Order: sequence, then C-alpha cells, then structure tokens
Amino acid sequence: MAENTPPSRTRTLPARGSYRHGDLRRALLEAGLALAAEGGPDAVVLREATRRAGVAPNAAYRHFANREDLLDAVRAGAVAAVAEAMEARMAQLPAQGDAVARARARVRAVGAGYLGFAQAHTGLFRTAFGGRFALAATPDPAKAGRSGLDPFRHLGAALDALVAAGALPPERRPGAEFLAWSTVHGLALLLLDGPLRGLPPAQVDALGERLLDMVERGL
Amino acid sequence: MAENTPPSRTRTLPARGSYRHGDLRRALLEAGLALAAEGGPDAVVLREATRRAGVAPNAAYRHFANREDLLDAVRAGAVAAVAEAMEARMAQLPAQGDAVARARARVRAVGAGYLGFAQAHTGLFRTAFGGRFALAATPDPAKAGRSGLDPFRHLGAALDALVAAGALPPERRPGAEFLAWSTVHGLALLLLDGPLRGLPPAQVDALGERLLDMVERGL
DNA sequence: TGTACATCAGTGAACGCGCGTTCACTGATGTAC
DNA sequence: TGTACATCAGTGAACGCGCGTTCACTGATGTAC
Repeated sequence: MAENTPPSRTRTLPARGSYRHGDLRRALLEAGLALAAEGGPDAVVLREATRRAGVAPNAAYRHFANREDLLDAVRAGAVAAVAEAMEARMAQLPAQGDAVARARARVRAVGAGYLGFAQAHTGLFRTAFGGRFALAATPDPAKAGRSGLDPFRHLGAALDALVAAGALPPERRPGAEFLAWSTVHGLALLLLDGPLRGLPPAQVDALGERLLDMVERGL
Repeated sequence: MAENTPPSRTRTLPARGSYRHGDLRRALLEAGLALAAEGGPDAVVLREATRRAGVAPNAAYRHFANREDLLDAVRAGAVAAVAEAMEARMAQLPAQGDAVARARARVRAVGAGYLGFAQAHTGLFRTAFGGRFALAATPDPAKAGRSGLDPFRHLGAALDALVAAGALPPERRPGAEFLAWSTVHGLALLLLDGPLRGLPPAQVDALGERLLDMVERGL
C-alpha cells in the first residue's frame, strides 16, 4: 500500500500505487458480497467482481479456484452476517426477568433476527439460504458471527436454554430446531417471493409475532 | 395429424407428417414442463424446448412472446400439478368420522400433498414455488387442479372447514393460511436444499407429522 | 367442384451478449549470498 | 550494504459456449368466388 502517492492515485477506481494489489482476495470477496447484496447469488459473477476490484478477470484465479469457489466464500460471509443479525437482537434483550421469559425472548430474538435480515438484506439472505445450503455437522468459523456461533447453532442454543428453563419438555427438544427453522424460513421466503411480497412492515411484524407465538405454543 | 403415414414418419424425433406441427404450443409447454421437472425453472430454456418439439428455435415465437412467457405458462402448469397432488390426497380421506376429525384430516392432506409433491417432483415444485411466485387475488384456472382450486385456495378451504367444524376459533382464521403455508413451505425447502437434504423418507414423514401437529396446536 | 388467394406456422441463417476459463507473459517483491 | 535470483501476483489476448432474439423467407392450409 503506497503511502503518500499524489492524487493521481485516485484515478483508477480501486486505487493502487503499484502493480500488486495487496489484498485482492479480500477485495474480491467484498465485491462478491456487494454483488450478492444487490442481486442474490446469481449476481455473483467473477468478471464483475474483478472489474470492481480494478483487476483483470483472470487475476481472480490466483485466489479462488473458480467462480463456485468465490461464491462459496461469499455464501459463508452471508451466513455469518445472519448470525450477527441474531446476535444484535439478543444483545438488546433485558438481562433481568425470570428464566422462562428470558429463554423465550432469546428464541424470539433468533427468529426475529432471521426474519429481519431476510427483509433488510434480501440479496444476502438469498445467497445464504435461498439455494442449496447446509450448516454442516462441523461448525465453520467463516459462517459464524462474533460469538463464534452460526445461525443454526444460535437457534439450537436458544432451544437448549428453553429446556434448561423448564419451558420446553426435554423429550420435545430433539429435532425442534428443524420445526422452528422451517417455520421462520418459510415465512421469510413467502414475504420475499410469495403472495406476501410487499406487505406493509407493520403487518409483517404482526405476522412474524403470530408465527413465533404459534411455534412456542406448538412446540 | 397425418394418419397412415409409413414408418418414415418416426424418423425425425417428434414425428410430423407435415410441415405444420399441429399443436406446437402444447408441445412446447409440455417440453417446458419436462425441462422444469428435470432441472427446475432455470432449465426451461427456449432453444431446448423447441429442440424437443423438433422445431426451429424461432418457431416458439409464434406461440409465446418470449422465454419468460413460456416460463410463466410452465409455472402455471406446475402450480396446477401441486393442486392435483393435494386433491389426490384428499380423495383418499375417509368420508365418515366426526366433523372435527375430518376437517383436521383435510388440512393435513393439503399439507402432506404439498410436502409430498416437493419430494417427489422437486424440479416442478421449484418451478412452482421456488422462485418468485404469487397466487393472486383472481384465481387463474391454469393454476388449478381438477376441482378448480389452486393450492392456496385448497388450503383456505380446508381452514374454513376447520372453522366450520368448530376446531378453529373464527377470530384465529384470518391470515392463518399464511402461517400454515410458511411452515410447510419452509420444511419443504429445508428438505430439498437445506441441512435436511437426504433425510431418510421415514424420518421425513415423521418430521412432517410433527410439523403438522405443531401447526394444529399452534393455530 | 375447381381455382386464386390471403393467412400465418414454421424455416434458415445470423446477430450480439457476457460469461468462465486458459495461455504465455511481465514485472514487483523478498531472500540468499 | 549491495546484487542475483526465484517467486508468484496480476496482465493481455483469446477461446468456445449456449443463449435469446431478429430478419426475410417458404410453403401448407382454409376460404371466397
């Protein structure tokens, strides 16, 4: 990174004082995330990412095996962003109150974080969870938020807390994350792509709350 | 349609005795549905559909405005197929029993039809409900099954029956289709694309049942 | 019943597009002596 | 501290791909007389 290079430095868009880029991998990943945010996974196009990084198309191959490899990295970043949205909600939860209420609020924060992210960052959400995806058995730090948990494990931990607080019978716990996730995932997609598209935010919130009520009662 | 043309008739793949095709629109639609069944909406490619119909690529433009127009027709057909899967389940329901049990079974049949279709006809399901879709205010006969109802209206009717049987408080009825749909839609996608991919059928059924239990209890 | 003609379904050739990817290269950097 | 050299990040040009779509056409069909 050149230091006191004259204004000419800002001429080419992604300013480079030198032949070397310095951190092209990160630049491509960020361009990819921006593309994903704008148009979902299909918009993550190798040539456009290199264009935005101010580099020749084939330079990408120094850092990613191919387009799919870049997309995988972008996906992981998008999943991590969902985890962080959940964490932000949880951070706002009051620390007092009885254990049952706190555990319930935690589950709701996880669900609301998911739904809220889908609404606020549609392209990234689609990239993370809109196509083929898996949150595999082995946790991947690239998919985790600051807390080290990925979205799926946030949900699991919240459900565990529900059991610990006595608000969910332990025999109902196994598999409960899939039921809860299905529900919220489905609503998210119906809001983005389905007949609920364009619903006013107030109604979205109301529907989200009803859904979370249903899950709580139903579990 | 030529009648007793000699075997030469079978030489070119989609046999034509004549210059005219006869029913190209239908042939393209069916090719499109086959493509959708094989590879989802992105596989519905104009040129390939015409190839399968044994016709020049641009012949499609006599019957569809463009690729999107063909895809819309294919989508409608896929939605109708979902409606028919639901109808097939409902047709198997016993006609005796008390009204509440029958109404519940009907809702479950609708849900199970949706889930079962997603599993059995993944590509068509994705085409119908995997991307942008809407079951608009005005019913479209192209999206309906034999009964004249589309999937969304089947769900609505089943929920109405639940209210009529006294199994669902009327004040809970408005919007209930979105909650129920979200749930089942989410599970369908988690099974196709998500961490539940490849789950053994027995467990899929079990999870589906639990989900429908949850919806019933939660509504 | 026979003929002229309008209609319009399907043809054949071509287009431009942006994409992912490969090739042989160049030149800045860091390291060994 | 200075120089030779290996490394390897980024270049420039080119490829083949299949796609959707447009053009001016041809020839089978049905209809009006």
